[in-house]
Amino acid sequence: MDNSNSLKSASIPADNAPSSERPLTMAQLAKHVGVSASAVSVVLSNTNSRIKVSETTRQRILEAARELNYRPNVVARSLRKQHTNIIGFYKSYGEMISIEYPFASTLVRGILAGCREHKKDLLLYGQVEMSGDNAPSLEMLNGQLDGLVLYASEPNALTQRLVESNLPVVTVADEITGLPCVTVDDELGSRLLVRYLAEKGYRRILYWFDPNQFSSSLVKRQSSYLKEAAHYGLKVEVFNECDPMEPALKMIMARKDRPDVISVYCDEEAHFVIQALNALGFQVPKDVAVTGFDGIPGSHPDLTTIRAPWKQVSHTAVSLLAQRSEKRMIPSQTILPVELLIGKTA
Amino acid sequence: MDNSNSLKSASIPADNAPSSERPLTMAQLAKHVGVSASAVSVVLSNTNSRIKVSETTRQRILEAARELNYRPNVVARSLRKQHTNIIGFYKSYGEMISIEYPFASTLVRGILAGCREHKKDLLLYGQVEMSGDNAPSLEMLNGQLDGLVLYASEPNALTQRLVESNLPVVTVADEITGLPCVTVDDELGSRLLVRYLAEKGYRRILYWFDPNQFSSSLVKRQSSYLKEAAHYGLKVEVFNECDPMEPALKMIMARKDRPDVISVYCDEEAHFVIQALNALGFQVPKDVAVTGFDGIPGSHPDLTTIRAPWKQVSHTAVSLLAQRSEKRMIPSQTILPVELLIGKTA
DNA sequence: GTGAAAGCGCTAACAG
DNA sequence: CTGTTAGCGCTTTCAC
Repeated sequence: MDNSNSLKSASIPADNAPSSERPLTMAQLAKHVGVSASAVSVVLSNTNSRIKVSETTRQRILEAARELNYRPNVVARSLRKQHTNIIGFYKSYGEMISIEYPFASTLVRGILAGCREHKKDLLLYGQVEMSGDNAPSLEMLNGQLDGLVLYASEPNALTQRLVESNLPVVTVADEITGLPCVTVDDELGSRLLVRYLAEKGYRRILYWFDPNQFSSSLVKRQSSYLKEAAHYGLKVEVFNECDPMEPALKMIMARKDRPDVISVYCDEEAHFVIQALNALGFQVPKDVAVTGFDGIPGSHPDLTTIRAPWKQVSHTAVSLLAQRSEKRMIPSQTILPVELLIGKTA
Repeated sequence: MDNSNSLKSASIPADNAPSSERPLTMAQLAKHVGVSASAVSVVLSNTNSRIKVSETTRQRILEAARELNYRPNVVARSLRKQHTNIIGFYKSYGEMISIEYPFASTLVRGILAGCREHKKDLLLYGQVEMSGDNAPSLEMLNGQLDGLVLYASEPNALTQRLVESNLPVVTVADEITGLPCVTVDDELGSRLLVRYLAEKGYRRILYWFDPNQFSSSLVKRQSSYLKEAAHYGLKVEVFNECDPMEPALKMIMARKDRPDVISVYCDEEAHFVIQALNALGFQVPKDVAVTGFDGIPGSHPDLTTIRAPWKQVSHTAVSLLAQRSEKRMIPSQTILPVELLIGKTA
């Protein structure tokens, strides 16, 4: 990026200018104290090595380290120990971390929480174009990651390589065959929704689905919804969302047997549906009720929806990754419960 | 985290189970192809070394690498080359990446964009407690980072160490003495705001300020606001925000000479002020106008505010860091322009 | 208890 | 043009 559009730009060299001095190395520190590098290593990384260091030398080392402001070089350590304490996050669709798409934000926050708990760092990736075999940046990461949290709606070249790789991967939200997954109970959510709507007396349901989504999570929501509705003897019409939505919505609402409730596959879209409805002059829920799915706190406060613990989902994914780096078995599937959130729209 | 609250948890071992085989090393690949490691290194990292490799061997190497699915070990490379291509982001106050605080999200997106442009990765940190001399995780990062984008409102032990360290740091939004900074033109913003309000005929202004903020950016907004107002002969009362705000607001609005406009130091708070005003039965802007500052797209659509290019700010910060790792000089201060955004609240 | 030495996997000299 | 070699800074045997 050029800074040509900056209004002012003082060109005084920055204060913390490139200093030629390289950081203190462990060998130097050891020499300074008058002990061997191994002693320093043992003391500073308090490894559970059987080798013991006398309390006095230990103190000498600690003090010198503090005094000389010594910081061990993490990448050298990583190379030696063959792990980095870095967890990666990668998503293959949707906007990255955006206000309009709070979903990914929530996922990231959960990962951050998990990293904190497990003393890991988080390395984040932007969205990568799935262009053929062109190596996406993820491919460059051999050795850099202890594990990867993957958010991808459908298998592709990258996920395939990930399955075959020896990098520990946990997927969130959507399942990828061959990879352990943590997600929420979409089926329970749909059942809860249908039961609630049925008991409130709604009869003509429109299920609003995104045809571009291959998401296993979304598919489960829909099929479970239809099944439960059938169980209640409710008629459900499935509508595949189209763009722009307003004309379609207008036609639907103009029909004689127009729906008395529209169940949308996620909150964001539900929000847009409500806006479109309002724009067409319909009141929610007076003229037609609307429900969503996800319940990200704070994003669509009045929506009747399913609250799914997405932050916990990604937090759990990190925990699983941590377990796996300790060579422990991890479940191939973890499904977190959801609950009905009754708002004002249904 | 325990998974005791998970509804279902199949304990079948995960499919991509720990494989004992370690990734292919460069030496192995070289041996396989029948060339030297250096040849492989030169071909795969297409360094501008003077050493040339024949086209045929180059092809042989490339093909073998693809066939054997070889990925260079990034941490070994980093150790050797003394840089990692990782940029860190660290913030010392506020919520991390949250829907309620879209500011940090925007910053992160800008960094991500910058990283993409400069082929860097982003390593993210959670917020670290500023507890005395206890080493925060950032301290553990010697060698891991090529540079750091810092968002901190005031100097503290960590920023001090950063100033003294040889890690390239660029601060965003707020200045920290001794560190290069990129921010927006807060002073211009305030001037724009005041001019607009003055021309619209507002006369009794309440400037809503956050007393807990040491932010240099916020301080500039205020002082510039007051100065410009004085220039227009406008009376401005400064109110230090308190919690809860409603009672205070009620008293203010009950006064005879109550303000006809409240200028809040940032959009989020402006939003809360409007909510409180509504709760008290006042209409905006009929009873009282409100302005904000920041203009994060999409967060508070109707607000009259200053649009500041925060995403560009952090993007620029990354560009600066990239320049610095190429040993080029960078400006100690970069100030990006802002513009007035006229909404419905003033 | 301590210190020397062998790598982790890669890059960049340098001599063939 | 290719191969050998010497590290990057740290951890971890293994002798002493």
